[in-house]
Amino acid sequence: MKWTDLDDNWCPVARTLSLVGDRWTLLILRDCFLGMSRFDQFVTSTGATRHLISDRLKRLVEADILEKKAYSERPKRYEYVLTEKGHEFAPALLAFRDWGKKHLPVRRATQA
Amino acid sequence: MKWTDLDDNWCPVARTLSLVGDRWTLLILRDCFLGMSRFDQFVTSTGATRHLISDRLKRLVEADILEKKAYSERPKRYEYVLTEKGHEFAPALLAFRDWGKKHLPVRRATQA
DNA sequence: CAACTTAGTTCTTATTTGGAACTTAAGGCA
DNA sequence: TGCCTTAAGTTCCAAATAAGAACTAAGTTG
Repeated sequence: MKWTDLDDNWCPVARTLSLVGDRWTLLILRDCFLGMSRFDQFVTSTGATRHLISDRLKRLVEADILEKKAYSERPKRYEYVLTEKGHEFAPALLAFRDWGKKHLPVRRATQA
Repeated sequence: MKWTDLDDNWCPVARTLSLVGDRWTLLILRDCFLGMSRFDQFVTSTGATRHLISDRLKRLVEADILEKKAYSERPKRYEYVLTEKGHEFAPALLAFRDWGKKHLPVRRATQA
């Protein structure tokens, strides 16, 4: 199945997944909510390849979830910031966070 | 990056994504909340391949989000039902649903 | 006995991803 | 001037993952 095959699905959950139902996309959005906005920050923070970040940012901009803004003219440099539509995605990430905190504790004790 | 590389991430969102950060996994969970429980229902409803469904159900059972129960002894037949941990994932799906309803309306009018 | 059902598995081919190097357009500095 | 650095990507090939269809197992039904 292609990325966009869920676009027209009757179910709003499926339509949402057609845009953001992907590990990397969601990690990028998390980073945006944590205040990150630049390409290399996303690469470092998520651990995804530059190729993947490039692709996912493109999709997010196209979907009007992020906006690509020049923050420097010479040299041309861009950053990615959440739109209103993007900001409204917060509850979903908060739900993920809460579930993770409750059900997937980190197991540090087993190290050392 | 492997499926489980986010397991031990400091961020609870990332840890959650390591389990369910995948289009098909989330669609299966949606179906569970809609009352589905059988292999072929998931295949039909999501449109994913049998292989994918098989793999994702395995992961969900391993993660204690779904439970595999025999509903018939002869012939042996199984169904998949949400555990308590799985039920508590509801807020995340509701957030996806709400966001999708608001920001991704279906565009039926353009057909016909 | 032949056909059907459910829950998968197997096979081969296509698509995606990973990882590293390369590009472009400056800016710094010796 | 020449060389190194930064930021934001792109390109390349190899490796991993998914698609699609057919096949299997263990019964049940007509």
